[in-house]
Amino acid sequence: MKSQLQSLLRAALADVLPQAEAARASETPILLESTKDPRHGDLATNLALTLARPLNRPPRQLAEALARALPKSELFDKVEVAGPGFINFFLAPAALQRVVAEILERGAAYGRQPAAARGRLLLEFVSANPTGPLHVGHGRNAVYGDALANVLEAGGWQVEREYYVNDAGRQVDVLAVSVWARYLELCGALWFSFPRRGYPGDYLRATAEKLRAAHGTSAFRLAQDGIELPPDPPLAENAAEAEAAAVKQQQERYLDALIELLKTRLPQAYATIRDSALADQLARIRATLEQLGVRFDSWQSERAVVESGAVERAIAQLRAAGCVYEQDGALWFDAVRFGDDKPRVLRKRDGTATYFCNDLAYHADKLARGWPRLLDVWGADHHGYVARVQAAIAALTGRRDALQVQLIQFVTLSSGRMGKRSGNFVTLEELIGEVGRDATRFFYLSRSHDQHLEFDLELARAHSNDNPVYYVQYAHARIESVFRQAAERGLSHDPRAGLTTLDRLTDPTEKTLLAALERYPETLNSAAEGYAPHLLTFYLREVADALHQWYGACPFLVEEDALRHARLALAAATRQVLRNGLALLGVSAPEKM
RNA sequence: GCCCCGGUAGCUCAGUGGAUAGAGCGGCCGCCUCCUAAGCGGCAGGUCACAGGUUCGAUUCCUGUCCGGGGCGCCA
Repeated sequence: MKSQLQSLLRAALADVLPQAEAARASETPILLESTKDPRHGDLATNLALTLARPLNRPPRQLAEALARALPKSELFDKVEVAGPGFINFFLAPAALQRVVAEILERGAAYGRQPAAARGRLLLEFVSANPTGPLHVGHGRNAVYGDALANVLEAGGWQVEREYYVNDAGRQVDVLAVSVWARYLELCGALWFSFPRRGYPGDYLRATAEKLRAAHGTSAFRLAQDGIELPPDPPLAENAAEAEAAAVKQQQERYLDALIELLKTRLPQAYATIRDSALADQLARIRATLEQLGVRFDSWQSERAVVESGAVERAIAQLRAAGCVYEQDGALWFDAVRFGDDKPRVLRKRDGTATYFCNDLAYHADKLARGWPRLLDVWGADHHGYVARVQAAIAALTGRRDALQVQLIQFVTLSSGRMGKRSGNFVTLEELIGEVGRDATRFFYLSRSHDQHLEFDLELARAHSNDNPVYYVQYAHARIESVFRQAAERGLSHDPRAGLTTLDRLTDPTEKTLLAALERYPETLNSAAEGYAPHLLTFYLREVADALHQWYGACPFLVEEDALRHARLALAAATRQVLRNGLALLGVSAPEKM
């Protein structure tokens, strides 16, 4: 509708303005807005106001001229110039009513672009470390990424969903040592203190239990004779910043000593414990994502990337490009040349690769696999990391924009903040168990991903009319119920017949609903273009709103066939749009509530 | 210090260079002999953080200040 009116306005512009000016004016986007006040028609544009200055013409006069020059169209009954120079369109009822036919005809495809018409992209999201359960922050990333993938697919992209498993690096060593300590503890053989900087969560005890079941109580032992461990001092609550940093450093050294001990003195045990711990954590993560209805097409292991030699290849490539140098015993990438703030270390003084180094190799690998476009979803705490990886991609491919990153802002629960090493976070599993999949997803998608989200547990948990997720679902259930009732009462509902009597849909609430349904394709488009699935959430609330108002104002199951068929056709169209939209959000559309 | 996100109704948040700033929750008042009341209607509640600037017009754009969250590792 809007795009049709835009072309009409463009034609009017060409008609009214001399050629030179028309060319200039054609660069201004023509904005059409839904009006708030029915006296201003249905759609309005401020085009004349915007152009008044550059064209040096009085806005009101320009608006009048444009209105006069508009080509004849069946789309609107009336055009008015109002206020300082708005052009208000009063749409023809038939123009809106037509949408019912289109929706019923296209069904699940209504609003969707032709599949894969826009190209292919690889979407990486969640990618949480397999060192513990997912928490509520990961949940937001997961639901956002999943809905985004759906929305992009509907918008004409071919999307593959990938989870990058960080199963390499120091965190994995910390995980292994933590489980080792839990195992020894379980066997009554823990002779060192549990590392304060280890992973304290109870969830590692389950892996320790399994290891004991599989290997008995005397495995993974190490005689403590002659082993000197550094201290693992406690951190005072009120410690000054500098002091706290020093203490943390000592704690990390203690942890490093344990890692060293395990890896060098018990290499077999290390591998066994590590693999067992990783497998458990990953299985749990997959199960949680499954509960949320989030699926991946591929799971890419960091260790596999490293072992494939991709890291060495990437370094060699950067070296060949002349943007690598050695300094202070480390290997550096000259990221500054590619837009980053400072040079970045690729290989540390101890000879191991940084996470960044592995990560750039991973991204290079994604491109090498033939993906023309990469989209990553990261937590906002990785914000400083974006320029770094893009710099690397620019250095490797010359196409900095081959990678785009969407940052997810923090989630807070009404009951407080979450942190991983603290050990007492609210897990995503707990949240889903408490709230349910539909409400969890709906709430996560109820705010723009680049805004902080306060998750109102009370409200989400409420199995009552307070809960906003039910508002939309109920609209769908109500329509289903109407059709059930129609069948029970023996009232026919012929969609084909309904389409011929759509002109009976004249109630203001019907007009509002028709206008809402008509906006679905453009809403979906905005959501895809802006990587903003929450726009769909807002939209569906509006559709539900319009449905409920209509439901209150007009009975559907009337005796008169023509009117009943028309109303039921609109009801069926509404049901279709609700289904299509909810499916993209991954929220169910129940038949009964 | 630098970078990112924010500051709009009691709470959580929409919103737009324009015509009377909205919703949900909470509060108050109505509506089921009628397709599901998980609904609908109404009332109360606002210096759109503050100060400048651009503009015919700023809550919206720019700058600064204040306040809140996050980030600035040879961690991942």
